[in-house]
Formats: sequence, C-alpha cells, structure tokens
Amino acid sequence: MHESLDAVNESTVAGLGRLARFVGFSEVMGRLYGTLLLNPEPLSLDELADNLEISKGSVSMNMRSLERWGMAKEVWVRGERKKYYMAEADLWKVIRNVLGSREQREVQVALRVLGDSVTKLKAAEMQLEPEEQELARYYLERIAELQSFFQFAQMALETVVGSQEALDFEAVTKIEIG
Amino acid sequence: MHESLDAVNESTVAGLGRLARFVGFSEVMGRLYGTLLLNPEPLSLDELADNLEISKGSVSMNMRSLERWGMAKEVWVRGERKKYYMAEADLWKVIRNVLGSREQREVQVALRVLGDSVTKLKAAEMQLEPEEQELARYYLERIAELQSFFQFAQMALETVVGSQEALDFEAVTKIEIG
DNA sequence: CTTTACGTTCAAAACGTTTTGAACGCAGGG
DNA sequence: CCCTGCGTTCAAAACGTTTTGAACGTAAAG
Repeated sequence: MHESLDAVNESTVAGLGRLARFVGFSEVMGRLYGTLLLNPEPLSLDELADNLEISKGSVSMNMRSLERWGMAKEVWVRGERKKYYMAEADLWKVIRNVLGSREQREVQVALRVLGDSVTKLKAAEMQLEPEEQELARYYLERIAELQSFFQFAQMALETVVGSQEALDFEAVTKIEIG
Repeated sequence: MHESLDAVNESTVAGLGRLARFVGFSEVMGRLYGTLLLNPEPLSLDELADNLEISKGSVSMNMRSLERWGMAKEVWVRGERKKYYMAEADLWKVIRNVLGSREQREVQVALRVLGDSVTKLKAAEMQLEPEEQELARYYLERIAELQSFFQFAQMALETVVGSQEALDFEAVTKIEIG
C-alpha cells in the first residue's frame, strides 16, 4: 500500500483516538472507530486487534462500548461465523447519540440538585440566625447563576440533539443570549 | 452553622467537582472553585486545605491551575501575608476562557491535520494503483465529513467565545432559541 | 460426541494520574 | 543573623484505569 494512504490512515486514527480521549471516551474506542471508518469493508475482531496491535479482549470490550454509543454496528458477512463491525458513518447521528444520552443526563442531574438546594434553603429560611440568613441569600445568588448556566446548556443541547438532520450553522447562531 | 447551609454547600461543591471531572479537569479543581464560589470572603491556602481535607501541596498546585484558567484570582488582604483567593464569579467569562483556549486549540489542530491529509492524498493521486485510487477517494469522502464536523464546531465555539457582553445571569434566564 | 474457531470474561499486571508530606526557598520580624 | 510562617516543589506512595492473556462458554463442523 502506498505510504500516503498509510500515513493518512494513521494520523486519522491517532486523531480520533485523541478526540475520543478529549471528550471522555477511551482512546482505544476512538482508534477502533477511526479504523472502521476508513475501511470500506467491515472488519472482524481479530482484524481490528491485529490492526491496532492490541489484545482481542480489549477489542471485544471496546467494541461493545462503541455499539452502546451507536458508533458502530455489527454486520453479518455471509458464510463467516466471525462478528464483523462497521462504523456508523453518519457523524451527526453519533453526536446526537452522545449528547443526548451522556451530556443531557449530566445537565439534568445538575439542575435537579440545584433545584433541591433552592428548596432546602427557602424551607430553612425562617429557622436561620441573621448571619446565616445572609449567607443563605448569598448561596441563592450563586446557585441562580449556576442554574442559568445549566439551563443555557440544556437548551443548546436540545437544539443539537433535537435536530433531525445535519445541523447547519444558522441553527446554532440563533441560540441567543440575553 | 445550620445543617441546610452545610448540606447545600456540600452538594454544590461535590457537583462542581463532578462537573470538573466531566469536562476534563481534576475533581479537586472543581471542588476548590465551588468552595471559593460559596464563600463571601476570600480564603487562604490553609483554609481551603482544611475545608476540603486535602494537603496543602495539592491546594497549591490546583489553585495555580484555576488561576491559569481564569477561574480564580489572588486577592490581597491588608495586614495579612497569606495568599487569599476568590472565585471568578462570572461563569460566562470562565466558559469563554476554557472554550477559547482549550477546545478551540483542539479543533484547530484537528482541522490542520485533516487539511494535510487531503493535500497528501491529492498529491499522491497520480502515483497510485487503481485499487489504491479507489481507497484514496473513499478516504477523501470520510475526511470531508470530519472536516465539516470540525468546521461546525469551530463556528459554534467562535460564536460563544466571541460574544463580547459581560453577561449578567439574570439576563440569561431569557435565553431564546430562534 | 469431539474438535475447532470463535467471543467474552475477569484477575492480575502494567500503566498513568493524583495525593501526600517532607524538604526547600523566601520574606519579614525579632 | 537567626527564627518563623508561609508557599512551592517533587519523589514516593496511593489510587484508579486500562490492558493483557488465560480460562471459559458456545455453537458449528467434522
């Protein structure tokens, strides 16, 4: 194989590994995804393990993660009893999956916790010493700011996740602040 | 101190620690930031170490990181020779700092690598066997998709990072999706 | 029924990151 | 000039995560 193809393959796989790590996945997941993405044909576990020079066990586990995140799918090749995998090539679908199930959950947890805090503080208000009341008011201010931030994040996520197809930039510039 | 204040403090600090970890910072950074955020008065290194029950060394290092990210600033308290810190309470400023220096760099690196790959493939095109040419075309398609994703990310980041307004968060409650 | 070719699991090892605490440097006070 | 109180540094330890590979389960093939 021509060296330029190898070089491009390698830097893309490395870059996706880096990206995966950056967004909180394992590097191997990113590299597996990249390897699949650049292969017109589906690959088996053994081929992936060979390709990336990692153990079969690791490939098995990481491929399961990729499947759970909707980043790869199994494919049956007729006459073979091996499992074959393909990358989900629609990046927007991948992003919507990830944002929708991981980031949105996180934001919702945060909003719930903050809401509980507000409730708790308001409920306690009457029983507080004057000094404590002042602190409680201070807390409420800070918490309100955090809530606004998470609400913003929630809306931004909904915009991306809720979009049915490739998002053009127009949609995002229209998330307005203020 | 009333238990509700303690409880709110603890869950907020824990939540910010969790968030920090989620976005790729250390948990301690998030907890330090949270502790400072909920304190009307600046705190010294020792007070922070006491509060979070971690070593002074760890506080020292993590506070330096927080400063580098523009998430906390030093404050001199007259008559004291200790260092005192306050949280940067303007969350929008914090977010712009982080997105602007960390995420934007990452996206730019990715775009440069992808651009290089395209150049390399186009340059090699003439020297490739027919089979290889087909693969090269396949690579170019995949790379084009990655490029449009990163270009989208770049624009989205520029929109957020470039927003000049010093945001007061009462206003943010009015976020609209147009 | 036995063998073979596979995928999965999991305990142990390798590896990476974070935390600690002792040593150090530095400045101000006595 | 020597304490004292402070922040910083860094090597070692603690801790957490990832990787490996051997053991295992399973199903098809012989």
